Order: sequence, then structure tokens, then C-alpha cells
Amino acid sequence: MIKLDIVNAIVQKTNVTRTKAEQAVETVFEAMKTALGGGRRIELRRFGVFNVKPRKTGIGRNPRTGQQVNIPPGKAVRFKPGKELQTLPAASAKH
Amino acid sequence: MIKLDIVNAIVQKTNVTRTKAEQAVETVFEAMKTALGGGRRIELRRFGVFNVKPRKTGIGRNPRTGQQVNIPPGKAVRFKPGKELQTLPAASAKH
DNA sequence: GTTGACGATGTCGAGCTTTATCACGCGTGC
DNA sequence: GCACGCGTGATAAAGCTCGACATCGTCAAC
Repeated sequence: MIKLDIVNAIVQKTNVTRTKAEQAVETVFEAMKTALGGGRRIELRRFGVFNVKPRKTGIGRNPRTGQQVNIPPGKAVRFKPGKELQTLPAASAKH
Repeated sequence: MIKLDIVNAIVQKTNVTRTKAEQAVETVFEAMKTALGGGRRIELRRFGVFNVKPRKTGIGRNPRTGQQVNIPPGKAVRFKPGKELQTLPAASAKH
């Protein structure tokens, strides 16, 4: 699924034009990016929760050379699926 | 951040009514839930990627009794932040 | 205002995390 | 709509973190 699929879903579900739907989708992701960038948690009760967590990761590795590389500490965005996500039937990652 | 914040952002950014904005947000999450439930990958180029991965989790534990409980294998939704998410300045998980 | 999903605790095991490169698929510009 | 640009995947290894169950309280959603 790509962004266009979501836009189409909005167009079919609401009476807004495709342009408005695209703006809405971009606004949603932009707001989420801003919130996650600000370290704020996004809590959607029936969908899932995005929480930003500071990481103190230490050592990574280069798969081609096998050399250990130093990883500077940063932040990681973690998504926890909500109740409905767990309730949905498990699919074996169909393509 | 909660769903209402996203709805307000859409209302302010587009000319759609609040009702339409709410429908748009719900449609976005519903489409994402359906895709994730179907084991399909959601690819948002500038935002991030949601991919569903089967889990072979083994043993959980009851915090009150300390008893080991068997965890049946299921699926896990993993979110990988995109380029812009990594580019955003790290915040120390402000509240 | 009410309902109910989400958080945290706690232990133990398993999964996630890092970097890098080539190639391909997806997004965006024209 | 097509072509180009570029983001994404997979691998690998070691370290560190999450995950799940169960229950009460809080807060988001309706």
C-alpha cells in the first residue's frame, strides 16, 4: 500500500476532491512527523501508539567488511499496534 | 498528541469541515489497519514504512505470580521511520 | 460523562538496533 | 503518464531493549 491508496480511500469515503484528500493525508503525516520529531507521543486508542524513545545504542557492524562501527546515540520511533491491530487475523505477510 | 490534534491540523490546512476531516483521519487509519491486518506493507516514502512480520515469540511471564506462560506465535507490526524522521532533531522525550 | 483501551510492573527470551551498498520499486516532477 | 531520482531491502553480529500476561488507574474516545 502506498500513499495514493489512502488518498483514494478518502476520496471514495468522503466527498472531498482528490486534491483535498492529498492535502489531508500529507497534513496527517506532517503532523505526526512534527510530533515525533518533538519527542511527543501520539496516542490513537483504537489504532496504536507512537512513542519516541532515546537510544544509547553502542556498536553496529558493516555487513560487507565486518568492521565494527561506532553508533552515536539518537532517538528511535516505536509503534505499538492497538487492540484492533492485534484482533485482526494474522496474515503470513502476503505479498 | 491525540487524534483531535490531527483533525484540527487538517481543518486549519484545508477548507474541509471538521466532520470531513474526522472522516479523513479515520479513513486513513482504517485503511492502514486493513493493510496491516492483511499483512501488506505500507510504504510512505518521506514518512516511514510499516511492515508486518510474523513472530515466533516464546515465553512470557506473569508479573504478579511470576509464572511462565506460553505465548502463541503471531504477527508484529514494525514501523521504520523514514529519512525525514531521522533528520529531525532528537528531543529527549518531552512530555 | 461514561466506557474501555492503554501503562506499568517483572522476568526471561527473543527481537530490534546500528552501518553500508546495489538494485529495484515507488514518488514526484515535467 | 513517463522517466528519473531516491528511498528501501537484505545481510551480519553484538549489544540492549522490548514483549507478554494480569490488574487497577488514567485518559482518550464517543
